[in-house]
Amino acid sequence: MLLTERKPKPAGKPKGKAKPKTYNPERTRASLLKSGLELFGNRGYHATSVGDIAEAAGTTKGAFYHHFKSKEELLLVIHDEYVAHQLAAIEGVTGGGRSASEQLRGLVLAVVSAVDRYRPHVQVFFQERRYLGKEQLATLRRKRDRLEKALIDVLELGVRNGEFRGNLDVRVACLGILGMCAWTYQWFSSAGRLSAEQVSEEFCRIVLSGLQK
Amino acid sequence: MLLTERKPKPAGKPKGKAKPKTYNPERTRASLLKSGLELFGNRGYHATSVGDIAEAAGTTKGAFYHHFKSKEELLLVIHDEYVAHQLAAIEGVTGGGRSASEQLRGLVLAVVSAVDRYRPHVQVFFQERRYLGKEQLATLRRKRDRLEKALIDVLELGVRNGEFRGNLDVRVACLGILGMCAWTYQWFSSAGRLSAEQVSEEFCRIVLSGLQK
DNA sequence: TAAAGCATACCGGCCAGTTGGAATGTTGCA
DNA sequence: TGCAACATTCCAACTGGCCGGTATGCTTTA
Repeated sequence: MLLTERKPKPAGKPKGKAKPKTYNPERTRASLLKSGLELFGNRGYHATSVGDIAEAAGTTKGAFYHHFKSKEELLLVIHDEYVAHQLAAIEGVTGGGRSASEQLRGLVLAVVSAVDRYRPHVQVFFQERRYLGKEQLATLRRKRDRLEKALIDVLELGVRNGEFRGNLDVRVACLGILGMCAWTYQWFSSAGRLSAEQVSEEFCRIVLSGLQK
Repeated sequence: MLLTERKPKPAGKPKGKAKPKTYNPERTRASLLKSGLELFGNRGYHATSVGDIAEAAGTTKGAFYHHFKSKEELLLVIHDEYVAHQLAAIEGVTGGGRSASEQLRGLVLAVVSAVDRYRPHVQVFFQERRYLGKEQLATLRRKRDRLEKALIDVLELGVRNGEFRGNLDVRVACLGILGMCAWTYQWFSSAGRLSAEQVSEEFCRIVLSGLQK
């Protein structure tokens, strides 16, 4: 038995806008997504409650569960957004007749730029992905692997056509470069001394020509 | 009112060892630490309950709270262990009359080796440190900064004495190299194709001499 | 015998998800 | 066009379970 007692409608005060209270589902959903993104990024998935997200979005748990079937689904949506962007960015810079060095520059810039412009997504991706379900994690991983694959292809191309040294360990180089770029999510700030372009430029100088004169 | 009913001591079976049930505080504490380390690393801090840790250590919550004053304290102890090791390792390879390249090799090897031998600690450090209290996080950060400082010193030395290029952006190089090394915690396995020494060797080749011939 | 080590039961609070409607929006049909 | 039926969007209260931490007392040790 519900003892619910409806708010008796504050009829006393006819003044005060009377708020038209209109529905705007897309806006609500977008708000929830944005709040979830920020809270997951800042506090972490498990330290963020659905109530927190709803409140930050200016709505309620009810609305949340109308738009997402679970907390985990929201996490998945966030990941999908990011990975989709990342894959598209890769497409744009690989292949074609470009040299290995050129393509490498493109990839490095793509990753660092993604950190710049998708920071909250990236944060969530690197820190919370393990809380996704098993098979969802697997499909995510498969997509993510395409980035590694692209980088490895470029490095192998460089070795084959003589641009890069023959004794290069392609796998280690790939993971090393990726780490260098990915790690920017820990320290890079677009308000800082250097832009994403400048940072990736310096990264390329280091890995291509090295530190020594 | 406690309705506790003591286990009536299975007097029926005098056989079966009769388990001497001896106390061993250090061992218990070590077990709790180890279990906490693994669970925090694998599942994350908030996804791990104190009950889980106690169970994995073969004991109970009571024992846990006898040895640690809170869940967060355990997290702090884990971090302290790791940072202490890391700082000691740095001491060993910097300073002295060695060249910048030599010292750089030492630092890179130190970080990658730490990932190899302290993997769970490193995992926890990179993924769970934000759940520490504010001022504890601050002191941790201060210690951790010494690693960055050491690397920057080495790079500056190299620029000053002509080993490295003069147009090097020392800060970006520092963070890039650190990222490259730190990221190994995501992929390196001591059971894999290469040892930690070999990986750090290749890393040094890349950053020192670059990819190109 | 006092203290340390440990176990069991318990508590208050939080939290993911559900339920039953109420308010708003849409569609089909006269 | 008008309006009745239906669908969508959202809300507040509720539920069942878990979790960090505590209280209390038994057992071992010094």
